This record gives sequence, C-alpha cells and structure tokens, in this order.
Amino acid sequence: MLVEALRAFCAGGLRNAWRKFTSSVRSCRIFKHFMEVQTLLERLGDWKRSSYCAEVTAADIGKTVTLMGWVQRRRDHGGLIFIDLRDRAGLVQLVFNPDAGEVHARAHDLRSEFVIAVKGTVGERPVGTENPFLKTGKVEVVAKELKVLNDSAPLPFMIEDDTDVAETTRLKYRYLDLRRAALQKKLLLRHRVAMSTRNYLAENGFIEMETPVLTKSTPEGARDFLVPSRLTPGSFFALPQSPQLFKQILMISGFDRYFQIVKCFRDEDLRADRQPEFTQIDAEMSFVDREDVIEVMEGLIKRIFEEAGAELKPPFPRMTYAEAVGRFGVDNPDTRFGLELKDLTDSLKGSGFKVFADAASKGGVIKALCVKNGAVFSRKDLDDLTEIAVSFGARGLAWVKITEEGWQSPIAKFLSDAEKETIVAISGAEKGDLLLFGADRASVANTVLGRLRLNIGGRLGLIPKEGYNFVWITEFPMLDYDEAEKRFVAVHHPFTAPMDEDLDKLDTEPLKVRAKAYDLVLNGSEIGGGSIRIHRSDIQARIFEKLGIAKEEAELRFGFLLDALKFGTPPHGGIAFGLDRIMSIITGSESIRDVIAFPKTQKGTDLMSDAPSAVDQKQLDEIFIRVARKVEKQEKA
RNA sequence: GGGGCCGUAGUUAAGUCGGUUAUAACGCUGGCCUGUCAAGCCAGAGGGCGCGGGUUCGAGUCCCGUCGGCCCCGCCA
Repeated sequence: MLVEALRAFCAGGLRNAWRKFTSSVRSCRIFKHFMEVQTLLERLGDWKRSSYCAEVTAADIGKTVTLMGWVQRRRDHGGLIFIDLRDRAGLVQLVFNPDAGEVHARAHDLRSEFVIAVKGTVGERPVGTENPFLKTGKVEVVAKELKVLNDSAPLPFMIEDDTDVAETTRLKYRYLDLRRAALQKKLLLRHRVAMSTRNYLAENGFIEMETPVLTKSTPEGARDFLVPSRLTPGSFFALPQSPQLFKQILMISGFDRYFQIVKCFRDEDLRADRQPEFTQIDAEMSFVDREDVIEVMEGLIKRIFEEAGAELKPPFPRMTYAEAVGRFGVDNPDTRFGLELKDLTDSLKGSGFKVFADAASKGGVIKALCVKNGAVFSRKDLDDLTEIAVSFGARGLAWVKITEEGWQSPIAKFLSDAEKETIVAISGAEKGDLLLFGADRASVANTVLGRLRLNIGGRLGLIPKEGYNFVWITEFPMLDYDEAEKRFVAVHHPFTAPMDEDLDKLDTEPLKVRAKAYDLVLNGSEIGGGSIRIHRSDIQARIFEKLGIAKEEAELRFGFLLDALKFGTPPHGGIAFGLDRIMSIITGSESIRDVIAFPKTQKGTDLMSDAPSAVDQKQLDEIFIRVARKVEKQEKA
C-alpha cells in the first residue's frame, strides 16, 4: 500500500497520495486487526439449538429456548435493544433489557449478519406491540445469555427481500444473495420438488441410476463441452448433453424403468431460460407406447405441482405440432390467451397485392393476426412491432386499422373489396381492430406472427398471471432440411421412432414423416420432451442413412448402440423435464438463475469463483494441450 | 457472429448547453435515546465517475476503442 501511495504521489500530487494512503490503510486487514477492538468471539461449547427462529410460537411462552442465527437488524434504543434473529426458517425478535447487565452491553455491539447464539425466555409481546407481518409477531425472546459466534464485515448489499441490486453484484456475492428469504424459499421448494419426484417415480417402479459424466462426444445436436484425456493423449471425453444413449442401454439391459435427476451440459449461447449446465428429470420405460409415458408423467407433474400448492387435473390437453404451428405460429404455444393466427392463403393467393401473391405462388402462406381494439396502436407501436417482425426474418409488416372511416392501411389500395370482405370474414375483424399480416415461407410467417402474438399479448395485458396451462404437443415432424448443410437433420434426436403409418414415406416424402415425439408445454414454455425410441437396428440404420450419416461414421459414433440394438431390445421410450424451467415457472422467476444456487452469467462465467480461468502450463502439458491463440486478459487485482 | 439497454460513494439513483469543491437516499462510523420492528434525532466518514486513448483552456458529460452485466437474433430441445 505504501508503494501504491508513492506511485500515486508521483502521478497525482500530494492530495491524491494522501487519499490513496488513508484509504489503503483503512482497507488493510492486518492494520484493522490491530487497531479495532476485536469483538470477543465465543465458542459454541455445549449449546444445542432448541428450534429454528420462526418455529417459536405462542405455545412456547414461558419456556427457555436456545436459538442460533444471523443478526438481521438491530434496533438500539439505548435502553431496550431489539434484535431480529434470522435463520433459514425466518425471523424472531430478541429483546435485551438494560437490567440484563453485560449481555445487554454486548448486544449494543452487535451488527448486521453477526452470527450469534442466544438463550432466552419466550414471552408474549406487550399489547399493541405485536407485529402482524411476522409469523412470530405475537412473541419475543427475552435474552438471558448471548454468545457471539462470529462477526461480519459490512455488507455490499442488504439481506432483504426487495433488493434492487445489480445482478453482477448479487452474483459476485452469491452466498449473501442466497441468504435472502426469497431465494431460500425458491431453493427449499426446489428440494421438495426433487424429493417428490424421487418418491413418485420410485413408487411407480422407476429405479434411480447414475450414468457417466465423462462420456463420448456425439456430433448431432448441441456443441459438446470437451474434457481432454490424460491417459489417452489427444482424445477427449464429452460432458453429456443428456444421458440419452445410456438410458436406452439400461432398457436393453432390462432395468425396465429408469430415472435420474441429472446435470446436462450444452456449450451454446445462454438465455434467460438457458444455462450451460442445467438439470433434467430424466426417465425411460420399457414395453410402452406414447400414451403410457404421457400418463405416468402427468402423474409426476401433478405431484410436483402439489408442492407448489397447485391442484392439477390431468389428462392435459393435446395438440399436434401442425395445429400448434397453424394456430399459434410456434411449437410451444402459450394457450393462456387467444389472439390466434388466421390462414388467408387460399383466399388471397390470387391477390393483386404482389407481396401476398408471391408468397402464395412460392409455396408460402398468408396469415393474419386480428388484434381486438388494436386500431388505437400508435405509429410508434406499429414501428416497434415491425422491428420485431424484421428481427424474426420478415421483410416488413403489413397492417390494417379498421376505423370508422374505413380501412386505414398502406396496403389497402392493393386489395379489392371482395378481398377485404374475405379478410374480415376469416379474421373476424370489426371496427376498432388492427390486422397484422405475415406473407412468406410458412416457417417465417408463422414465427413472425407467433412472436408478435406474444408481444401484443403482453402489451395488452391479455396473459393471465395466475394459472398453469399445460398442453402436450405431439406428432412432430421427424426430419427437417438443413439448408446450410444440405442434408436432413433430426428434429428431436436420431433415435426417435417414426410413426408406424408414416414409415413408408421415409424415402418418398421424408419431410412428411411424423415422429413418436412429444413435448410438454406450460404457459408457452417447453418444460419437457421425449419420444418413443427406435428399438430395431434395421430401422435405426435406415434413419442414420437418411440423416446422411455414413455407415462407417455411425459405427464410429454410435456403434455401441447399434450393437446393443441387435441383442433383444424391448420397445421403449421416455422423457426429460427441465427442472430449472419448471422451478422458474412455479416460483414466478424472471430467469432460471433465480432457481439455481450457483448460476452462470450470459457469457458462461461464474462471477463468484471467477471460472473459467487460465491454468498452469504444467497442467496443460499433462493433458497434451497447447493453447493456439492466447487471449489478452485484463489482469485482476 | 449480430442488434438493443446499462455501467457515477458499499448499494440504488440524480448530474442541465462541456464550466468552480460531483448530489441525494439507504447503508456505514460516533453520540443521544426503555417498546421498536424500514425505529427516531444529531454529527461524521466515504467516490473523482468501469478501463484506455482522443478532442478541448476545461470532460462524469463529446468522439474512438475496450472490459463487464442484462435482454434478444443466430445457435440451442
């Protein structure tokens, strides 16, 4: 610190140097240690906690209790001193009377987040001083003995429910953030959900089994996290994107029903609902078809939501993929509100409006969204919506305001009266409404209108805040064509079975083959998905072929599965639920970071531990890794 | 790879057209205070504006770059 002060002197003159000096002195821990009167810390000794703070009730009045926890707040009246003592269960008020002598004097020195143990008598609060906002508000603990078990430095932010602290600070001091009741409540609920899951699945014959974390890299799907092998130089393990192949192998082994609450890893960019490591409730069953899986899993979801105090009534509604995309534009429809898409392709394919006619003639679609009372939208609103449309691939956004004076719209002049009538008839538009159009390739038009629907739903407050709207999406297409790679890719994953009645279309119309795949969607969020798997090696080989995975490559990548399929594989299928997403919906969290104890930032870093970080050259040498391009990293103090 | 928003005491924010010594609240420190529970009253300490350049007589304010956080597209089931 002296060096720093000297440097500051050279750089900025006497005033700066003095400031630097004094502040370094103040922040120097050793100096502090000598200068400040160290709180006399005590040992726990033979003290045993008698209950959690929030468990002290009127029934305990007159009893002696021993409580341990953190000082939430001190209210020092000079005479009387009140301390709110906090543990994971909640708060209770401690009272230190002036006649308590030394105990009272030491209570004066307590500060926020000191860890203390107290022996005292439970008393009824004097009339008029009860706190109705506190579970323990009718009582208080009159302190007789006090042990200060640890002190605390002043906090970077207060441990309160209504924090308004930058997330970067919260993440850096995650241990403090986690002291807040709001987060504790979420994580305690997560524990209960995990317990119910284990209980329910075990009761239904599922066996909890572990699968490897160091596994084989698979080229399909997301980017893998790789782990270099020291014992096999130049080779790499991958962290599992899911235990998919292992759980299928367990079915082949005859375990019949498997489950696991398991971490999965995907090295892709993050979102509010996506972390690079996340937790799945993973399950697989033998000798079943889609309906069996769905039925058992609806029971699981019901049990999970009971923990959140919600009573669900399965079976949940169903919707095919085609219907979901047709009506809502997306495969994860938020069915809490209407505002559905209307198809105008057939009626407007011959339109004089070139944008519509072109879209239809090229095999695309013309669809519309009718926003009730949307004619009040301002130019700015429409510009916002257009911007959203463009961000999802539209070339623009055609709109019509139906006003008292008639159609107010940049495209009205291109439409005949007959066409206008058809549009009104199909969309159900009335005076005061707003129509938005999407005319493009089906995927673009649906996505654009689907996203606009969500935005407008939020904007107009159409989305109910309470309630859980579940829907199973079924009959997904098996394959999608990747324009960039010029090949078919699996929509779900390459082990998903095609629907029996579509199998013969595999060679003639591959894009029309539907899969035995299903997703569970809750309030517009995909919370789980699964499929019936291919259990015959001949069909599996055909699918790999269709996906453009050569025999040799398939052998190399999934040889063990193809082998295993030859040795008596039962029909089987399963599902995986995203536990983090389920928890974030149950707890009403904005982001899944709020239901994960130690989440990562959008750049995939951990601000608390500062991971990832550079490693010693020696460590790299041991695993035969050479860093090709060193990134200049700002030196950290 | 791209678009948007943000970065000023420990925290949350204000800071005008570029102009003296950068404001406030909460927190913190000290004092007073026997029924508070966001205790109250009084006093005080604390930052040079994420970082690095540039323009200027002068930059928290303007320009360029960079780092970090959040939201989104692409990516990802």
